[in-house]
Amino acid sequence: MGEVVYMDEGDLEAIVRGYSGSGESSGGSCLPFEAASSYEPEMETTGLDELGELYKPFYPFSTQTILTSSVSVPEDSRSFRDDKEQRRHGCLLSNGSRVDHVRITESKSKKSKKNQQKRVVEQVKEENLLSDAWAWRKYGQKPIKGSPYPRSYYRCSSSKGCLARKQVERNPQNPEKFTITYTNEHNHELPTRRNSLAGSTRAKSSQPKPSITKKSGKQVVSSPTSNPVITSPDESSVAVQDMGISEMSTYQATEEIEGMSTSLPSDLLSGIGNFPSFTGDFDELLNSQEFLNGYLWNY
DNA sequence: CGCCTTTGACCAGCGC
DNA sequence: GCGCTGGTCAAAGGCG
Repeated sequence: MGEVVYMDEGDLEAIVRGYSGSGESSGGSCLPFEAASSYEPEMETTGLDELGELYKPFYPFSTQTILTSSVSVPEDSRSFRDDKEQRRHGCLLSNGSRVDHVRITESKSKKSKKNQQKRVVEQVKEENLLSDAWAWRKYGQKPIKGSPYPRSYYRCSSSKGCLARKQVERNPQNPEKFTITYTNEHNHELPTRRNSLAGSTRAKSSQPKPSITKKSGKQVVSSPTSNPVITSPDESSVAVQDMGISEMSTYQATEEIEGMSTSLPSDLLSGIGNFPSFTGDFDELLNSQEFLNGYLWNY
């Protein structure tokens, strides 16, 4: 079962340590957290609301969830973009603990963008991306500064008036995992049927590589959607190295659905273990969600 | 036909 | 005020 973390700000640091630390140790090296310092959604903090209960049943598989209340939290990752203080602490201690990314900055906590809503931040492995029972429609994708991977934006497609949003992004520190951020609540029941796969644009093997270009001052990404290249799995060891202990437990749990993975489309599995060459298009994974959901619904 | 993804454009918040 | 950035819109086209 997924691990859902409820916490308030006072518990943040402890949880951060517990979450990212005490796992396998990779020594006391200080990682080049240039990117991480500006990008570590799973460290967003705190709070609890009914969303936790709302989503919990739909994540039967192991997950790491951090529920957030946007009220007292700098919900925008940009808030830390230039935070040298955080960057300075972006190190792995010799015991494997990572003490950076403690995202409490009082001066910025009052900041509010328009989307100051309840948020649920969840860490899931690739396999578990499929375990979302809601129907989502992608409405955007953006490259995120400091992250090699783009962020995808989804809205609930089950109900027209539903304000539920979902952001999915690959964790640059651990490409095997994804950070899913839910915003707003569903104002309807779980759909009894998932939407069809109609229109889902499938990966085209001839897709160009991702390239970020500047266009009239705006950063634009040429989405390289899908790059179903299965490379050598040796990279997985790299990902595991950064895996915290809680993630390890997650890892163990996810193996339970290994059998399900075998029935997943090959392009779904292709993203695993090819971090450096896999340039961050996990959309196919999300598309494949439909597949698994069908599986779950029939289960 | 309906729903989907893709993707460039647009908009608003924030820091300088 | 300007530029950067993240979030959203909407047109185009694909799929069942």
